[in-house]
Amino acid sequence: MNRIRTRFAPSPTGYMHIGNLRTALYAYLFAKSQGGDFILRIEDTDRARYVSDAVEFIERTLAAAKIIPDESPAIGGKFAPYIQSERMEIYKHYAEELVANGYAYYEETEQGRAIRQKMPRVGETTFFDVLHGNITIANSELEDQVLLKSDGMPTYNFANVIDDHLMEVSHIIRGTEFITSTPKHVLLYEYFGWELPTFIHLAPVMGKAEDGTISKLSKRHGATSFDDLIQAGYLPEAITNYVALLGWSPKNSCQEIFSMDELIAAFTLDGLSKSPAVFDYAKLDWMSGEYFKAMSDENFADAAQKYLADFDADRKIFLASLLKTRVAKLSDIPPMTAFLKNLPPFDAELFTNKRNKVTPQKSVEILAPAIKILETVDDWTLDTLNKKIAAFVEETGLKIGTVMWPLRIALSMQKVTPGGVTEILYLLGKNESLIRLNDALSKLN
RNA sequence: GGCGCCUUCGUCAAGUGGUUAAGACACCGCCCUCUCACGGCGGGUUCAAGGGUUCGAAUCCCUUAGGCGUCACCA
Repeated sequence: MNRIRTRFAPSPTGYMHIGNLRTALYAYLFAKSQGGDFILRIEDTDRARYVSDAVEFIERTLAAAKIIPDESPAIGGKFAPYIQSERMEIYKHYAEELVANGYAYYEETEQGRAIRQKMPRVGETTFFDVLHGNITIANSELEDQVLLKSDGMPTYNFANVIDDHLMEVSHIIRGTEFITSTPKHVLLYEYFGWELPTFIHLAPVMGKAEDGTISKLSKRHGATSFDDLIQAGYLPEAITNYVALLGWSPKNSCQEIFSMDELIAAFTLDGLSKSPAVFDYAKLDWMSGEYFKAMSDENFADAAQKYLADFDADRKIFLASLLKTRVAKLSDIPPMTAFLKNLPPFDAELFTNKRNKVTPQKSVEILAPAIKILETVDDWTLDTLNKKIAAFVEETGLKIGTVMWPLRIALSMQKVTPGGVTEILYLLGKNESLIRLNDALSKLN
């Protein structure tokens, strides 16, 4: 059996759509699971669509996602160049060979001379797809395709066949949108007398719009590129992991959290799904959270560095420990920690809590003595604060929740905080804590 | 419109003639708890519809419907 070789062949648009990333991932996983090669080839034959720096962007994105090509424009390889615009002579040669053999012809147009592929008028073309089985399309559906454009560039339909053959690609993994043009490619392989690769056409990734309608994932569904997701503060590993499961599932296992190595080990073609998958942010959030929870406090603090810059080393690590179990993406951090920096406006209503039997009135009775006790605390550590408050609770004979509630509100002016009262006291420091408590007390009075 | 592909809980999905139709996310409830979260326990909802084939169908066949794709000198 020939060596397994797959390729990812994006056009350089400067945008890595999640669907494309998934295609690249599956091609990579399949190649690696078979001990084969994964190659990156840039299909830049449409000069109008070219975006500068896009090639570099694509390589950076794949690297961030840990999808490492064996051959690429940057790495090079046995079949270089890997950028189609640098292979024009090759396409010209093969196109002319087709003309010479009567499988294609020149066409004179206003734009210049182009070469078209001659399609059979009758009969049908059948090819095998791993996911879909045999697919047959009548040749009468096919029109004579342009092979070489008047500007000398090949079309996708031509270049991809030439390159896949020359680069010895064994398995073509791409989106379903190419199913109907595959017969044209198959005919080309036949004209040249080349061996057919194996086709695997992947179902698209869909998105759910605000109004509940489902359509192919696009910008109107919010962040839909790998880069958007990174910007939002998802970990690359989490994104890759989630995307892997959008259209593939492991055999004989319910595992969901996968490292790249585990994905490679578990990946099989028959785990691929042939129906479209809807991108679900809720599940991405969950999975992302699992990655954060699994991190050490130090690693999380590093990852969240730019959001925790205001805190000293000790508090940074401590905050990280509180945040990492509550965050789905790093950008969730600012709204959660804003109150530490700036206390939200005073709101007496917040002091009312039915479950803990707290009222603004009751709060005054708790805050006043609590402040007195905290003022005497010199060793402002979690441990000491905990002991002092526990002793105070005991003294008052109140339920712990009843005591904590007014303290939390006074310190944060919000019902929900990352961490308990002791944690907030520690994060705020003695000075700021007492300022906030006294302020609340006087406003309540 | 022609042609092609697809159709199991709200979402991701397992399942390949005999299962109480897995599991996960989400949702709801309970427990834990100084809040939220975490964690623990439990719950509801699914084979698009209709015909066949079969002792027996989510699994095989046909029809219908819906969704998606494609009909470019774009990929």
